[in-house]
Amino acid sequence: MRAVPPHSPADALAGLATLPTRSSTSEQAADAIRRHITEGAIRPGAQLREEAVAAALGVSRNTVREAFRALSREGLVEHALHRGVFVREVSAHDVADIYRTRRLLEPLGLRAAADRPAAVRTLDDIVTRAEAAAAAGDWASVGTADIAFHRSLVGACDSVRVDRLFDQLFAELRLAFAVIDSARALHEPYVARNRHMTTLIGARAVDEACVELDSYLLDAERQILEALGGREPGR
Amino acid sequence: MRAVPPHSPADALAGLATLPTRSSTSEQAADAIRRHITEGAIRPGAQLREEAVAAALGVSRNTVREAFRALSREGLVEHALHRGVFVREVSAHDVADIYRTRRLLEPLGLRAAADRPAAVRTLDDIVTRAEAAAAAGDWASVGTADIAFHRSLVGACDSVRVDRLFDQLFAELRLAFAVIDSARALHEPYVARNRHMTTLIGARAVDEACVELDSYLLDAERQILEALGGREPGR
DNA sequence: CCTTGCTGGATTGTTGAACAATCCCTACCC
DNA sequence: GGGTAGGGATTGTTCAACAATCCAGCAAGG
Repeated sequence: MRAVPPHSPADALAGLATLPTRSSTSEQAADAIRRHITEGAIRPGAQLREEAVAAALGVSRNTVREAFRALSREGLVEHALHRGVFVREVSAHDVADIYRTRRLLEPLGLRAAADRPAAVRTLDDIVTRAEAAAAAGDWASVGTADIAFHRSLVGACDSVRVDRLFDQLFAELRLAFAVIDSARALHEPYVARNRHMTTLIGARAVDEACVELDSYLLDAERQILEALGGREPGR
Repeated sequence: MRAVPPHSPADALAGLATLPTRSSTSEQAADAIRRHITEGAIRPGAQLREEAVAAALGVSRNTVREAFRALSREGLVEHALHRGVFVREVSAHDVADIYRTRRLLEPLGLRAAADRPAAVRTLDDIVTRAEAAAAAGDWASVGTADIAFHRSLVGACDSVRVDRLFDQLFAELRLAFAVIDSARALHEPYVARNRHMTTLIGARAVDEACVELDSYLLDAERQILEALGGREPGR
């Protein structure tokens, strides 16, 4: 962050712009809790007691509270005044809204990506990785690649705010994925569909690709809603 | 949040459904600071010192820190480790990204709104209110109505997540508005354009309305970028 | 003159303990 | 059974302290 000396060429320092963002204890605590949640070690709906978490992490209660506030803003956790924080439960209503949002925004990304060879190449690479992981039976990696694929799609919109929206959206989706037992059943069908979509985009068949994308998202939504089943009738 | 007694008729209690959502001290503190910032009482770039804020609000430092964390997630404030929190400065780059996002999403809302008479009526009402406020010289209300208009537009998408994105986006925009001296110059030109757009939508001339919307957003972006001027050369 | 290194003071980061406020469960009473 | 009064557990908030870090200013050196 030092100012550049006036006579040194600006270009020389252009490369090292990013220094490895140190993080505070509360952020590390948030990271640890976040990992625990996304890996499914804590079930949705479960309560996180401040004192217990503080003891487990070896930090103070105040620090844990700051971490909770961050996670709450990310939507991973819900904060109820005087009752505590609970691992977020995504409802059927949430899933429907998430997929509505995806069906709204991802086509925009698809059309933008179609105009950029670099974007298409990136999509191709990701699908290739997914296919390799699927062949190896590594379904967790397949899931990661699927998310990367769709992130990359909306990334073509070139809007960091839309990117952020999608990051948050996938964080919520990961919570919903936790209710599905088989990672294979969850991710396998979509490798081929992503490949198909990429091929269509590469061939500039944008409208067809959009149709395939919409159908993909409808199917994925239905699968998750079915898995959620009658689990939350009222609310 | 009390449960309704089972034998009392539901209708009798329908009116008082919303009890004034109690909030914690830290949330009230966040509200107070937020108001101060959005009203322009604190300049962008200014530092908020924990102890000073705590003393001013009559709360403890820890509570202020929790409030800061919330405001930081909202994008109103920036947190620099070991340096403190500063009122967010929206850069030209930010403004460009915000308007890119708007030009991407608002057309989706426009097309959705065009299919719904109720949405069109709402837009009409908002514009009418804006015209009245403009006639009265109440430019702050005109600004509020303008935001309401475009919020209502994207609201037709029916996605709470997109709605949330726009709320955050307008919160950032309000920070950018602070650099413009004259509220009149900022908001006046857009009343007529919103009216024009509403008329087009009402007449089902959706494509024309989209063209007008895009032009509106380009002009608004240019105006703000010009006001930002050479204020932030580097970065 | 410009750079470098140091130093002291100010501010943030984190802790631990304390107490008030609130919630929730249980046992009790009618 | 339904309502109600404890009472224990948990959260909300404060306070005081200390460590870690940053920053401005100054002195030394080229």
